[in-house]
Amino acid sequence: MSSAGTPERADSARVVESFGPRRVLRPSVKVLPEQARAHNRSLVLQTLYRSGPLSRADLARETGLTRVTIGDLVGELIAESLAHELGVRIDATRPGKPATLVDLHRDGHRIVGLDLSDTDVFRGALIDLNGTILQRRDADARGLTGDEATAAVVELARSLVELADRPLLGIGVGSPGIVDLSGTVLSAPNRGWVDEALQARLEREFATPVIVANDANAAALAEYGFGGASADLMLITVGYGVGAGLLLDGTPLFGSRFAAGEIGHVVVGTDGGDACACGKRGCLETWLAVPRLTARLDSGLDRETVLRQAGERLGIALAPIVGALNLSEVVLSGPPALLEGALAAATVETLRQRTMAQFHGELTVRMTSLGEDIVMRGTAVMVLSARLGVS
Amino acid sequence: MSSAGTPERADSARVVESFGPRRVLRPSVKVLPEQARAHNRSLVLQTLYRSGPLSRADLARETGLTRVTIGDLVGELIAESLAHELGVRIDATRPGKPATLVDLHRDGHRIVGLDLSDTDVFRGALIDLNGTILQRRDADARGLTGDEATAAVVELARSLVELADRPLLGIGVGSPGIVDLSGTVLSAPNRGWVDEALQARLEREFATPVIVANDANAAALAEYGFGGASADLMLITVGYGVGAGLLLDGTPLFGSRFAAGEIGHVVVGTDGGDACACGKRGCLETWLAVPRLTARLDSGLDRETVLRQAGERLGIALAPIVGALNLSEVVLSGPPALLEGALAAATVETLRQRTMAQFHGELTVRMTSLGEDIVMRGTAVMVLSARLGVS
DNA sequence: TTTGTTAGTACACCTTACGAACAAACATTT
DNA sequence: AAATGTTTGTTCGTAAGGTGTACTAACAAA
Repeated sequence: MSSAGTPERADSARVVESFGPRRVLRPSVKVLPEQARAHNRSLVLQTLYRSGPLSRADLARETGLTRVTIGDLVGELIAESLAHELGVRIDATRPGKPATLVDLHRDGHRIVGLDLSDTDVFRGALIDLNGTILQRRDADARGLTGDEATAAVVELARSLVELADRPLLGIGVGSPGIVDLSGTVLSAPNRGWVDEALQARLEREFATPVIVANDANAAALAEYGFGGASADLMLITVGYGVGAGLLLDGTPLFGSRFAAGEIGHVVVGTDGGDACACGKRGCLETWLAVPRLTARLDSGLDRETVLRQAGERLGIALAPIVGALNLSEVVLSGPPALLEGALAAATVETLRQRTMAQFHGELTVRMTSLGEDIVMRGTAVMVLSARLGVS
Repeated sequence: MSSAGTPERADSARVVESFGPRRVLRPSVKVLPEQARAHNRSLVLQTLYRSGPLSRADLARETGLTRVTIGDLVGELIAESLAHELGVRIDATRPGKPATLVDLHRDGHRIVGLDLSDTDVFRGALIDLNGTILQRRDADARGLTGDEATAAVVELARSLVELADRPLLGIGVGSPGIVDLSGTVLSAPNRGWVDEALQARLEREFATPVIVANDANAAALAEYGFGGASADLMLITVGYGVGAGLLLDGTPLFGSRFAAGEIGHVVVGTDGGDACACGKRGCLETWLAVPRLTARLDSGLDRETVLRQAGERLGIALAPIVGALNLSEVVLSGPPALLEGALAAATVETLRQRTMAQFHGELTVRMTSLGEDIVMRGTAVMVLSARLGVS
């Protein structure tokens, strides 16, 4: 190692994302037995989370691990009160020793989820491990920017943390704007945030795991985790602006600058369009954002025509994406009165007309089933994933 | 077991470690020590591949593993003749026992790569571990379909396998059409292939690891592995048809039906266009495919105008994709005389006009530097990744 | 009561990686 | 020339993880 780098420097115990000139194979990180154990532990947690109460033998069959190992891991989880025994199974049809059921301690922990996507209000909720919202708290957010906005977020979080009657699994936050992997809001124009280290701030404040992510990504995770969506999914959020969250093989896509999903200011079509605040003409937002839609509807234009046109434009914008990613599911989130019906129908119709239909036999475009809670429940998924998921 | 006192304490202590990665709950597979070993073994292979000859101590520093473990792993690799010692390092400036350098046995193995993307010819090459093409063999492919085409592929592979003077690491094939993860060509209209199990066939024939993948995906891997491209990349292939290969974080994207990248028949723009063989009007192929371009140029239209228009249309089609995925690099593969210059310039210009430029400050659109060998060298990357890479 | 099945655990064993210690081989200093 | 210090690579014993085998407990069916 004479030419490149000094050997002594490499005392750091792991290989970080070092950019070699020719990275055919991706340098990874060493794996120790300890991490293998953590992986298997997560596997047990996930299996319990998905498949409800199970016996240790069930877990062994499901995971492929032996009953011995499962017994050990379950013991560890019970000792940490992440899991607990429910007593013997009453299903007495089978011979043999009756199984003692084990389950996640679903009522033993709470999650705090915050949704900062609305212009006027910060929404928060206390959520259990099933994603059920137990309590809600809102905070007025009109006009809040910079430190003021941050302070309001902290206070809203505090009110919910104090409400929690069980140990907190973590705090999840869905924020508008560009959010990097460390939970720093790189840019959120509406709040005047630039490089706002929201996750670090909340972690310091509450000494609890915190995950801050983009609101549309959180929504996509909610649709996957609680909405029954598939693992390849594009979720379109329509509100004051237009955004998207992309899930590929169950993993959120972030993009090279963490700006994946920012499709609001992509120009749609080749026939002009209205002027946009960004300076261009015909951005997707000029066709689809709620203020634009309501303005058009209020101006007396035919409702059906306006909504169909918006749906068509969405379809035009999505067609290359759906084609390139071979997506089979697009979910819309926003005011149902606007999105449902004509708009969604026009979108799917346009998509079919502009892509190779045979690759998308099951292409669906539908409204979310999670309503206004989608982002908050998505943040719960993020916390669950970070605390229980596989690394 | 938790030797850390109360459950609550152990709980929050574990938090920090299991934190960071963002992956949704996804049933995974158990990890045994054996697989951890395989992972670390791959880590050593990758480090050697990237950083040339290294001593065992270098490897230990680089990977974070101990010299002991590295010694063991290297011994294993040498026993399999995947690696070999090069003698002591001549760099005598440092004190201490001189290091014995170890490197991949780069000249100890061969890869056979096949490129089936051309209409008229099947291209093949014998490739070494550095991706250098040692020998070439072509086969006439005009009009070949079905079993005939398959037989020609097998024979081309055989001629190259027989040429190999070293043990074969594997055979890589880049095929047009839709290819699933098992290397079955689900659909390749030009060859009349439907559910053609090409990979299985070749594996049976040569008793060697074989990887069959889509040609555009292979090309994208080549650009990443040998062309100096970043890990987030879209590679556009322009030829008889138009296709794309997507690399996200270094991993090829396949899509829900393995049809990711099939953008040739996405309709571009909202102002009509020529009729396409697929039945629609204004597909990307009608603007960009080589036969269409040459026809237009031959018809006496202004060369600059024709190429600029094609580039604009490509930009229009790519804008939503680049925006949604936050891509920073687009690479073109095809006839340089057509793609370089006006066409590429118009593409990048259009992209900047139709997306949010600030998210793509470094957005580049360029020709591949690998020329006609791009697919074959990409198949070498696939083989290298499968044989040496992390699973 | 006997037989067969299922659940969960105890124990020995294998694999993996680590830390400590050491010899070999060199440069530098005394 | 000898002593000192540095670096390399190996040997040895140890800790952690998981498995396989064998065991007990608890039940149903004959």
